[in-house]
Amino acid sequence: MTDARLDVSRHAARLFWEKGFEATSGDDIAAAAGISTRTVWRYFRSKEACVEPVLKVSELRFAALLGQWPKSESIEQFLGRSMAAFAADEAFVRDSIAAVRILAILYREPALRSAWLMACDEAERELVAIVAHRASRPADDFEVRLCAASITAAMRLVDEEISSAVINDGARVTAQDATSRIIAAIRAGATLPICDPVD
Amino acid sequence: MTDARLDVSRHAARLFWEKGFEATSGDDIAAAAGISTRTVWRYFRSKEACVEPVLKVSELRFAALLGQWPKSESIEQFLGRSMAAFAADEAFVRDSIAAVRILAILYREPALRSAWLMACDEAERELVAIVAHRASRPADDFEVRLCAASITAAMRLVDEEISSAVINDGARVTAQDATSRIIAAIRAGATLPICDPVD
DNA sequence: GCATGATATGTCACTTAGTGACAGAAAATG
DNA sequence: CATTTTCTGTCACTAAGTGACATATCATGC
Repeated sequence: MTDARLDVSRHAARLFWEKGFEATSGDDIAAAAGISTRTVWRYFRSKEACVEPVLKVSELRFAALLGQWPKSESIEQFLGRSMAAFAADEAFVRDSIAAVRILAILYREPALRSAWLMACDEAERELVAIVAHRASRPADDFEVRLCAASITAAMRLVDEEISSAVINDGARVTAQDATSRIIAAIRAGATLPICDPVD
Repeated sequence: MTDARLDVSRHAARLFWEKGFEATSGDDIAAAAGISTRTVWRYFRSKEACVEPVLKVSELRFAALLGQWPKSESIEQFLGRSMAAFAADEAFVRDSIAAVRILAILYREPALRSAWLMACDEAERELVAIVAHRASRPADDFEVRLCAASITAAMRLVDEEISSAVINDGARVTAQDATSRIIAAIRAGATLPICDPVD
């Protein structure tokens, strides 16, 4: 059972990247995805929202990975052993490239920036549960929500920075490099002591 | 010299609050503001963006206040003595109420949420310079940008929480209460040691 | 297998968000 | 005051997004 919305979102992301946001119409997206225009607007509340699933899916997959983070391990231990297999996943890499391309053009497409911020906002909600579990605190605790928000903000900065460097400046970033920067960001952003073994 | 865009934004915010986002048209906003519809779309790239100035102005005024924060004072000292006068400003209070009302209906108006996130994103950029100055670091330093992002995220949470409590749950929040929660949020969110006297 | 209700999609007419082009008003500059 | 630039209104237009209804798809019970 494939996610039809995500599939359409992939086509939209590709078109936005190839032709630009303004130059891509709802009809274009529908034609590329092989569905009617009406269905595009049933799936998404606006044109910019068409890219949200692609932007979200990487964040959510990463959140799902963090959901398996054992309390007995530090962030370095856990990501150090699990990140390689995670980044080797075919679908993950393809969606990541699509997302990176969108992030790289945010500076000239304010509508896409709002879609990105919405995706981060949803990712933040996912992280709250993980932080709550790891900090052994309730999910509605302010400190927990703040920690999730700070970590999300840190990852947002890293994502934007790496994307722009790779796409706009032609930089080369290895998987190890990206992983270590993500780890550093999580550590720097965490306002609760969840990065080292807990309990 | 009054800001025409901000004036229109105030009318839009009032209409969104009174009638809801969907039920308010661009024509309605133009009529309320006493300008042509064409000018509305010259001012704002989308209907949801109409509220951005109102959402931003409180954040930016607060950022301007923080810009006067002497390095010799802690956050408690500085805001303790300057917040009362700040909150007594007529225009500030009026815009704050408008902003609070928008924040209180974010949960059912996704379009307005994206406008709010965009406003926070711009406020974050303002904060970067202040944090850089206080931390005696360059503004493009990752730690500086992260600290600004975390503080912004913390203030976003507090703003949303207080707004929803006041409007949706009928809670009563005094200026002192709000100030102390903002201070606590800044302290909790700051990932660099900028809250105590520096230098 | 088939009837049946629920959900998903397409078609088409329609409303409203948003733009382009040009003309006149307002405001800055000399 | 003359001029240039910037701002705004009018109007025709494109494209985003919705409502209503018909058809298709799919699950469930028999």
